[in-house]
Amino acid sequence: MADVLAIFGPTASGKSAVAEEVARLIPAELVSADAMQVYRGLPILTNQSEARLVGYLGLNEEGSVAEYQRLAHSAVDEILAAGRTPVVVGGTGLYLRAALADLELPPPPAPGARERLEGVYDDLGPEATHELLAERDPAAAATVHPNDRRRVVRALELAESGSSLRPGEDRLWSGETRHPTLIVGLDVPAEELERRIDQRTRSMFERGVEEEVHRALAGPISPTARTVHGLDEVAELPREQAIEALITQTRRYAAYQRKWLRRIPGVVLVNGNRPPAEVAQGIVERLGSVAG
RNA sequence: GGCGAGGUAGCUCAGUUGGUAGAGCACACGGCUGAAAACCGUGGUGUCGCCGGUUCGAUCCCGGCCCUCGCCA
Repeated sequence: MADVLAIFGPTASGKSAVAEEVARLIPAELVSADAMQVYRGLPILTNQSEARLVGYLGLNEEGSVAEYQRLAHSAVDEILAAGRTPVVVGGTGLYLRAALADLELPPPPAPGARERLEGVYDDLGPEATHELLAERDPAAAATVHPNDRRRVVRALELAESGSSLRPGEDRLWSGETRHPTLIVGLDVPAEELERRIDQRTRSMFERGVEEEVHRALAGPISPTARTVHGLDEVAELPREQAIEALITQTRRYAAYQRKWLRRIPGVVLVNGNRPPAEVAQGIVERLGSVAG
């Protein structure tokens, strides 16, 4: 008997609808595992639905997996303590793993370290900076490509603070979870997914994304929130072009999510090309029979 | 109808002083441990509009045709 249910799937695979149906069948509460739905202010563009850990950050704030992990663990434990089933639902693979497992996330950079080391990277160039990293933390250097500015800089930050980019054991892919968990992956045929993405994107415009985006861009916005797909396109392009650009980006992201779908440890693939209530019924039956 | 510009990858376009071609985006695959809708790696997927000519060899030069865009009628 699994205590926790997790539902993962690409954009428009029907995760939320299925999760809501599950909550209708058993005493449950939804917890979001989505890095962009944590932001308040873009409910249409980020496709927010009702769940815990949705919209807890302002657009001007930086997201953090570590912070999300703390919040997610306490939400899950709280729901369990209340005698209900936590349903972790979302499309960000890293966040899903963070919610379910104890990832040992290394500390944040010391004040000013990131800017300084980014300067070093830009001055020395990729190869020389990577060699520098190889001297200070050979293990980290071996796992990072010189061109990956973001990770080379991060690894140097950690080396300076006496930590490492790759400490201890690999829990991201280990399959270890904090509680007995059933992880369901919603699998939908590519053509059907594309159809749903087209439809969903068009409906965003009917529901007023344009106004939403203009309002969001009028205020301060963090680099991470800035990466939400479609912000620039919706703000700058004629409507038809914006729709097309957004559809392309979303399809691309869905392909990326499909990679996670296959790689999440212990995932049970379920055909998502059926009515949500039917899918939910099957999941609930399986939930009772999973060994803890 | 006349004049001009152009037809090269799924898209936008570069290029070859004649030796069967390459960028960005898209696409496929892979990586990822306080940014993950992020970041990085690998892969070219092609009747170079069609037909003929010149040439050892034409996507490139020449002729004809078709199509697109613009200006003028």
